[in-house]
Amino acid sequence: MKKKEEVRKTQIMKAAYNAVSELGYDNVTLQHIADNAGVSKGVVHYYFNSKQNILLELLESITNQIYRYELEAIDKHQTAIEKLKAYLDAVFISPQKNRKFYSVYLDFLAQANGNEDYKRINMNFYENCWGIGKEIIELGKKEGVFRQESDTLTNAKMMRALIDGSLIQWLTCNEEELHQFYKDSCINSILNLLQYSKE
Amino acid sequence: MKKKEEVRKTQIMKAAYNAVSELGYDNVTLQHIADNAGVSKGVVHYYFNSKQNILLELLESITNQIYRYELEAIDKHQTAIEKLKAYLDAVFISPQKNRKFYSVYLDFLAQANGNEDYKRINMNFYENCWGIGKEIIELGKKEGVFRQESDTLTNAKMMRALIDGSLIQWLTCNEEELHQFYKDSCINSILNLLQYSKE
Amino acid sequence: MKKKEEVRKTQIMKAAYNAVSELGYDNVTLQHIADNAGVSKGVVHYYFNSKQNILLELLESITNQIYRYELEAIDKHQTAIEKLKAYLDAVFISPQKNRKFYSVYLDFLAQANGNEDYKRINMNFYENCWGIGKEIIELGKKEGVFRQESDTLTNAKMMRALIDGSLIQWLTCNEEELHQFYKDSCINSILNLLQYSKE
Amino acid sequence: MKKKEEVRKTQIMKAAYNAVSELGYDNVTLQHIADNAGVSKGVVHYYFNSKQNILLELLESITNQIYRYELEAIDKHQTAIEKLKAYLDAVFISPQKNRKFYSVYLDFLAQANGNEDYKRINMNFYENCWGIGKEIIELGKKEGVFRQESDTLTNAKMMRALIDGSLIQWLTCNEEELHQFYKDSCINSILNLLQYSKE
DNA sequence: CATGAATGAGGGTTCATTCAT
DNA sequence: CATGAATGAACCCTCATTCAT
Repeated sequence: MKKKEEVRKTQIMKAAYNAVSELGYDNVTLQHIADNAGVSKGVVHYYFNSKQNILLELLESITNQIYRYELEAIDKHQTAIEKLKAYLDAVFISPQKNRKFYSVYLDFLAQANGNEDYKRINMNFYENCWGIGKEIIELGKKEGVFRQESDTLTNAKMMRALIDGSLIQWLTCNEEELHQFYKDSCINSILNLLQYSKE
Repeated sequence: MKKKEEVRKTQIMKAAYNAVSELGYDNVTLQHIADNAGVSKGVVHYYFNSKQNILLELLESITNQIYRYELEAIDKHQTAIEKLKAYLDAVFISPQKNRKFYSVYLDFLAQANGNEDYKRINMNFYENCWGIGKEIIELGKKEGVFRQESDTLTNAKMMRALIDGSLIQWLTCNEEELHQFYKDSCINSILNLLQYSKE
Repeated sequence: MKKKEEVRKTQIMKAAYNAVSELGYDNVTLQHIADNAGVSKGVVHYYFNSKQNILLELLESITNQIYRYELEAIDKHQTAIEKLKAYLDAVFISPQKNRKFYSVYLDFLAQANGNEDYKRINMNFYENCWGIGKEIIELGKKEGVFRQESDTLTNAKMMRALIDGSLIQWLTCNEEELHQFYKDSCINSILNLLQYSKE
Repeated sequence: MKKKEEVRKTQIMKAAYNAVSELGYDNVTLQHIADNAGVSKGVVHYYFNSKQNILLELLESITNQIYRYELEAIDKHQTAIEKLKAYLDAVFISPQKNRKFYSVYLDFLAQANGNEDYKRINMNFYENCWGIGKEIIELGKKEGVFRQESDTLTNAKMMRALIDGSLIQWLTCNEEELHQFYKDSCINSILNLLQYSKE
């Protein structure tokens, strides 16, 4: 693939991300995406062949970007607790970015029930996220700061469930200022889940 | 409202629930709903004025039904722990019913970002759910089985986040047999969240 | 099928016939057909489900109509020669009608190469036409006016080849007044093909 | 015109012939033609200015080639009967080549009704074909093997009608092995048309 | 000369909504 | 009340044509 093609695809992908986040999955049209990218409708087809393809690549692209960002974040720290906090900082990045990502991601989750391609891509994202969770929990166990008897993978899944559930709740509650609240609550709950009793 | 009208609306509502759960929010047409209800397309319009209205009432109807069912479940028990288990039993009612409800509910959550009416209805559902959570947690604190220092509403919100996050995760993982796993994990995690350390 | 539906389909079919004869197979749009029928574009889909269906039914309809007309024509006469002339009268019905039918029919023949449905319908038309030819030739043999030694089906096929070839030639030559010439030449040639030498 | 240009145009013309014979007149795109020729879309436009032009030149080219081939064929023989058989051998050259040529030619005939350029080119082809017929028939008359009283041009036209009608019929009947049957039947019918009675 | 990226008009099709019966 | 025929706007997609590189 040539460089120009790469640039164009990225440009259109970003436009699609903007368009879906603004209009929602089923209201988005190729025209919207094209307008957002500042190109003609034909160009979008030229590079992606179909609307379905754009959306597939969009889901793959944004979940991979999120994952890589989270991965980088935890790699910068050494201890389990620090990594956990860095992870949550990465996840709860900012109200604006969370709103954008989760509104689009929620659309895809809804579509996934009935679309095996979306399911597969999301499954991959889940496994990546669980992987981060496992890494942190295992380290914490080794360090002796997390309980030994709990199942690592199970807790990793619960961690992600809590995170997704929290951000979806936050998104729907429509109050920007609750972002910090959900972030703090999430961290506390996860620590409760994993740590020895602090008493 | 006459009795016949009531009957008709209920019939159409059920048809809409079936149709949306089978086809997904954006693939559903009035024709599908009408077919599923065994009536003509005109009837659907006659009683609901617009497709949007059907879907609005559908969201309201199913969230209220779920809430009432959960409320009844916890009312049958006396202690916090029993109520909590009854609540989770009601929430994780069965793979079939969870699949149906959560696939439709997820569609609505996705739509809610950009539709104030959906947001309002879902907000109401959230508050109802938090109410249940609060009731259980407060009772548990009174009984002395749950930690006193934690914030009740916050924990109620985290409970619901964990539940929704778990069922969404389960839905997308596409493995029916994980239903029990997510239910058990959810209960354990919530207990961890609320109880004194068991050591 | 209700009467009204029948009427509508006929109306649209006629409009499609007009539109294809005027614009040609690949230039015809649903809008043209709808305009010609005086209805909206949606109606055409309502009754035929797809453009392809309209055209399939059109081919079937016009070939069947032509066949029935030809059949009626020869049934009104008793002798082979009279039947043959009636057949040719029916085939060379008028410049206007021949132009219309053959321009549309030629379009379908061209499409048939690569469309099994069209092929099947045309094959049926061919067999009907050969049937007429066979009936006339067999009668002529019985009457003793046509040569005995020739193969009936082969001659029936050649008769139709001559007719189609003539009308296609006439159509392309673009001179209305040659219609009579081709009709006469066709009759003479067919008689030459079938009869004993007149010397 | 430079040599390179000539080569390029021939190359594209052949590609167009292949493409139209495979895909049909209305399904062919410039991309198909370009792909088939192993060049870019731009080249096709550069040498022909428009798609319409390619097709025009294609019709002219293939009809001229067929005509020259038929002409050469009859020039190799001396007597009318021999020339006639050579002509039919040239026309019914092979199932493969006939299928290719007639499927494309039929497409053009269908288009001709409404396109004066195609009509003109085909008219020229007709006149060339009639010329061959006339040459053969006149020779036969001179030789005394064909009937004197018949009109030469008329019979030449009927000959061509029979040939075209036969090959179109053969094409649509979709049975390769009938090729020989139609060839034989055509020769016999033409001889019947032209010769003195054999009794 | 040659490429293929870009355009945008126009196609078939879907479907919520309307309304005559 | 109930039906479903009719409408037409809006969608995705195709492709001849143009033109910068």
